[in-house]
Amino acid sequence: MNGQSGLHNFLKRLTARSVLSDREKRSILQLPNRVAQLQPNQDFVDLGEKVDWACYVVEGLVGRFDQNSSGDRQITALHIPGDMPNLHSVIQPTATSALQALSQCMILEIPHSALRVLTTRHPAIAEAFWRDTMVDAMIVAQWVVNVGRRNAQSRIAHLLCEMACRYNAPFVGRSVEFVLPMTQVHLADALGLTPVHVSRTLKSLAEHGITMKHHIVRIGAWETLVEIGDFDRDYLQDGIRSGKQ
Amino acid sequence: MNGQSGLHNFLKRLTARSVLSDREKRSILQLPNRVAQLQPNQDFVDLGEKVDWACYVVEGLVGRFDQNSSGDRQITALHIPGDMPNLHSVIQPTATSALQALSQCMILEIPHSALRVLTTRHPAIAEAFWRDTMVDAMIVAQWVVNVGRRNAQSRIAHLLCEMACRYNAPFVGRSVEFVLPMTQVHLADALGLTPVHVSRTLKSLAEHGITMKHHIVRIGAWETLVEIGDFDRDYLQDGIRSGKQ
DNA sequence: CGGGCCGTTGACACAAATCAATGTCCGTGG
DNA sequence: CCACGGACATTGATTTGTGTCAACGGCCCG
Repeated sequence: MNGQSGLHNFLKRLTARSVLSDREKRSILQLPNRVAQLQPNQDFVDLGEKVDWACYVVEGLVGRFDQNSSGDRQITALHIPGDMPNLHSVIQPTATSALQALSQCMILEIPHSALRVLTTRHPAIAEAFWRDTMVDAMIVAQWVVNVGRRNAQSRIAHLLCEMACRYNAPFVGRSVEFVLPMTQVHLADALGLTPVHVSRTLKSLAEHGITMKHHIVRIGAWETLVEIGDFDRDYLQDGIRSGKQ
Repeated sequence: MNGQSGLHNFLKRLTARSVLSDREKRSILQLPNRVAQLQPNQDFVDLGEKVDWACYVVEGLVGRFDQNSSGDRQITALHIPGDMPNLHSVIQPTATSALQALSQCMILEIPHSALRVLTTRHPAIAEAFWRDTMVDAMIVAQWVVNVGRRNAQSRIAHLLCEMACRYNAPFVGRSVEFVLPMTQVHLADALGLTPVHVSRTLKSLAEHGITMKHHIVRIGAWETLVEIGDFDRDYLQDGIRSGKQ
């Protein structure tokens, strides 16, 4: 996969949520970009760093990290292929969170200057970008609910539901299976738990036919997971798979 | 205070973070708007409701609410005068969170149609709006860290720090005092705690010279609160009061 | 005077953290 | 080819922060 086909996917993502003209589509495909390969647990934007590019995830899983003073990490967002983890940096170039590759990743770095040209020339693109960052923000708001008001089992289940939907993981009857390239430590960091407790809780989820081994999530019965995770997909704003539940 | 002076404050807020031309400023002041008065604990946008206006807080405190299936509420954002709690509804009209007045409030309802005219005509205003929603999003991300990785005392302290900064509460020597029109129940809902535990924890904070009584927060020594709350103001993107810490 | 709403306090229960040991897998180098 | 180290995962024993339940007090307002 090269940078150009990456941009095609970027366009696909934007048009899934926003309407763009042919001219606007073409200008997006012409965006300059630099491909970067990242190793698992590699930080590529540090806290407080000023960047002059926004990135697009082609392959892999990216986490947005924050931490408290005692060094406990908290993931505040997960980004899968198709996402732009720091599109907001166009507007706010100084990072208030770090970015890290959780798995092996391929990303595209797109200069702010080029993105700014697009947004000033094409209001529809500006709106598409705004909308994209808004969806991310709505997901973060749900994470507050998840971490603030659900127990460990429910939290994990909710995250698995969210990721299954975002990956658009296919059903086989009532069951779902997908690759989630993050470790139990990452899960703990995302859910405000300890790795030890994640391990224990995953064991308890296994009794409900829900397992996660070697980065493969297997969900025996989707509705069971939805029930445990207290999941309502509306906030994802995708419309995909609607009617399935 | 009337609707017109409310718009002046709106403009002030926008120009504090973004640069606008005189023509753009004038068009903002000419925005049509409807004044609404709200009582404490009055819901004014319900979950899933479709609105055709965004609101601006002139006076009072507004909370964005979510809840899990067992009815436990979680506040995912607090909005003070100058904020637009649902500016994002311009882009995403169906609410994924409810809005509630926590105290007596006065808000301005501004039609989406009018806001859309502004954003398409003036890219700078579109950018200012985008930036405003981004700042909100960054605050939410910090709430995830707060709820996920801090204990009750630290959580409350962090919230008090945040609100002191956002209200731009004045110093008197090392101490700070400001009005925060929310109850302990609201605090609990914002921090993922129970009201009982909030009460106990506030008592323990009182030993550090930090009190909250009758909606008045008194902070004996700002640096003590910052220390307890593990607070780093960078995420607020305000620049105001910089150099104070 | 009475009834909400809000806050406080105490006894107790429990979910999750902590501490610590052990196991597994894998890549690397001797 | 085996030994080693490191990242990841599992398990048990114990502690602890916070939730739960319940009673009570203050205050405002009708």
